[in-house]
Amino acid sequence: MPAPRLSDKRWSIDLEKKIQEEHYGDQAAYQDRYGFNPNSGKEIFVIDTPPPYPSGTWHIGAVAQYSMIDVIARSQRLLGKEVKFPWGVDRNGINVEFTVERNTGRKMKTYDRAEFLKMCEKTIEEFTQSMRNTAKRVGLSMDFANEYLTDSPAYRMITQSIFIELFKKGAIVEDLRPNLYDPIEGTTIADAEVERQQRRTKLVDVKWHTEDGEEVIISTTRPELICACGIVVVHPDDERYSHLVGKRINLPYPTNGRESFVEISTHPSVKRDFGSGVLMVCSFGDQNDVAVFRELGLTPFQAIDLDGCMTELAGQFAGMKVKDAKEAVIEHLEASGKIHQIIDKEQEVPVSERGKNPVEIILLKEWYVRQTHMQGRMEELIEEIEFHPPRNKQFLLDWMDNISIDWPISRRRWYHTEIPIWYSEDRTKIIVPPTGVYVQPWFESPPEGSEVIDRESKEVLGNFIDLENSLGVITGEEKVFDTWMDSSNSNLFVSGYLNDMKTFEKAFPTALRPQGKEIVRTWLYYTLLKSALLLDKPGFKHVWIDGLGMDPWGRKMSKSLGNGIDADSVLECGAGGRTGSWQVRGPEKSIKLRANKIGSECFRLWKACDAQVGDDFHINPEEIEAKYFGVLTKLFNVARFASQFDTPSDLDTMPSDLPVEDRWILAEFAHTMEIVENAWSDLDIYTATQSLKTFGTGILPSHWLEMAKSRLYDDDEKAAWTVHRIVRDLMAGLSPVCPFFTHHISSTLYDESSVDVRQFPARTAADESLRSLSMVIENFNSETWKTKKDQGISLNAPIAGIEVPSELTEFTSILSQMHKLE
RNA sequence: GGGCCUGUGGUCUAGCGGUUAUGACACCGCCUUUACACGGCGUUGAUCGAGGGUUCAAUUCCCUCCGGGCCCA
Repeated sequence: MPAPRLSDKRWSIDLEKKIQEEHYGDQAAYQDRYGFNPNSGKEIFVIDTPPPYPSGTWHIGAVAQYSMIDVIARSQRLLGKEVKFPWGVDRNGINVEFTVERNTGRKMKTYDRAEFLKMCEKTIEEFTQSMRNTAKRVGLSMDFANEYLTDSPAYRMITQSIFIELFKKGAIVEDLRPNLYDPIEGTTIADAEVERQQRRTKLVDVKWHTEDGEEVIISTTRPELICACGIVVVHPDDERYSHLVGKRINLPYPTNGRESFVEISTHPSVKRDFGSGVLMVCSFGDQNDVAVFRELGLTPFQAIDLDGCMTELAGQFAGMKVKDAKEAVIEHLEASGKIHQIIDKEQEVPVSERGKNPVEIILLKEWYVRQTHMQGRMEELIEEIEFHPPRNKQFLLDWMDNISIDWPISRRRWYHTEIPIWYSEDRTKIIVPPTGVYVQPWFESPPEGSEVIDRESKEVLGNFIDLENSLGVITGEEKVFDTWMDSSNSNLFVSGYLNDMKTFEKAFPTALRPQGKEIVRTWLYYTLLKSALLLDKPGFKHVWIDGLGMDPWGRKMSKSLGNGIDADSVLECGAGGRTGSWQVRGPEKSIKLRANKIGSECFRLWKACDAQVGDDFHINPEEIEAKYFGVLTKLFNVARFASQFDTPSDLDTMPSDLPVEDRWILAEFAHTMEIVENAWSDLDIYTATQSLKTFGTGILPSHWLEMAKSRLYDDDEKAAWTVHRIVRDLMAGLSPVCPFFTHHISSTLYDESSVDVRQFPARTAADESLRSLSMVIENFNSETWKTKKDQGISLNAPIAGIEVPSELTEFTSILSQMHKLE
């Protein structure tokens, strides 16, 4: 017997790592293989890869998701598309600011701004490096050489230029509006960044008195806001209070700079059974207050300043922190006999997602992207996008139904993209830089080519250079953008917007947005909004929304639960003979999971096979190994077996006189590959991988290989052609899922790596009538094996008295030989 | 509290009006057959989360409830 050309006895993690090192080590070869060439003439397929945010650890669920995005990228290349698969890193934002604050024990605003930015950059770069390593370890075929960072001047330039374009189009507005504000971190936040937390609060029943002395009890959790009360309301149908409507009622403690009374009116939002059924509406206790103020056209008061302290309006409580003011107000009211009772109550309070601080609603002049007028148009544009799976589109539509206010985009933070604006001395005019320039207005002057725009009318007044002398002392904007302002440009950026408009014309709408379902309301929505406002187009052709990686019991992985599994430990499990073990806290007790070998190929195969896109998936290393490492072993051994026999020189021309069993398996294979090609086209990873696995570990080795074995040993060239043709194309079909595994086999056996195939393998002419015999063949083989087993004889022993069914007449001779029928 | 998604043998999963309900892993039994014992073959094992309803017929459609998830208030 000739020696197998696949010299390794079996697939191993060390072999996998060796191939990966060769793969990533040669930069030029890598770029040649996976780089993007917009001028190839092929259909362009741009993937808007989610730029991960480096925070120190990369969640294994996210790594699994990226590996599936890689499967899509590779499968599109296999189908002949020109794929752009960018590697970007999202590095702007409050998280790194927090990390630096935590590491140094100093608050951001105690630093010099430039100094603080340097520290952020250094910290985020350290985190980024470990992410780059993991990305390669899991086999991602991204364009690492052209890495983009959202905190780079090149990317921030795009954010600023798009902002100015939108500004000139009238899609940006500036307004004094109630804003969600985090007083501890000192910044405005968007609806999407708010969470709810259960807290215990005091519900205070305060005695108020009308102008004619009648006592009215009003319940509130925010007595410190009484100074900002604009109106007192009761339910229109509440007969208990109908006599009060239209009267004036006095504020229960002295204020400063406003009238000391408000009117009593009606409003349907009042809950009659809450407290006394009388509600004070203040600017602003909650979203309902905002709505009532807007609806009734009341002028809001500013009770809380940017530092989270009470303003002059609060009279004797001015200057106190909100929390202290609350206590002081209660004390004061108690002393003056105006407290009816105080009840301790569980309440859900809005807190900021990132700082977990109670959020205030305060009046601020901020920048907004207009969005409420766009919802109808966006729904039309979204109709043109194909969602995978279709049902996950609902997450987007539900969110859009709930949008009621414009998107506040300015933040009072530092490690973000700066708002590219300067103000004239009298603040009536603004200066914006030209397109294509990144600016930092907090420390530099407007660059050459800047324009002056009227702040109200948005009319362009002329060039900065000509008007400079008329503007007085100009001031740079200190505020920055919400990080979603950066992230929501990713599809435009990777498709070439502003940088390569020729490619952009061909590449937009961006072919694919792959992402997790948890950021539909933010990343996906804001991106679609931008594309709609800027270009009146859908941002994407396909949107692929996957579920989240959960612990083995289906719960979210988190540090506090102690059920996290580190991605690198799974990818390295089995390398150098080291096994993996994970101590994971389950619902009842802590459990130790163990595995001997997993690695990237097995990990990817598991994710591709184990769940359809869109659902949450459980991650259990034991199960990954148990269910999928054997598949690799099996396929490796099929290939290793084939590698004993010479590869025919022409695998593309099917010999004309193949025996029936070869024509049969080729028909089966052609059918499988048709399913696989369609599935890859539909971004259906599950179906493609399952089909390949079922064929490659089932009917091929168990039924056909057993039939063809003796011919192969007799150096039958037709059998060799059939087995090599199938193994070669099977490797190509599977290469998106297991690139290093298939690369190793195909380059050893066929001199061409399956990861370099740029056209889906052609199918041989298939005889459909043969395929209809598959069930009969499988059943006959099973029955024969079973008969031998029942008779207690070994499978290679001769047996008498078994008749080949009449449908299989053509197969009589080969089946008799295979089973040693007598 | 609301919206959306989800619940199939021990575990994971396919099917989504009529199937003996698919397959994988595990379990059990048998087999060292010249690629593979990290293998092969064969069994066992599911009242398709619970309860109602629509229908000649429901795992599949509808309602309620229970568990899990995501999002929102």
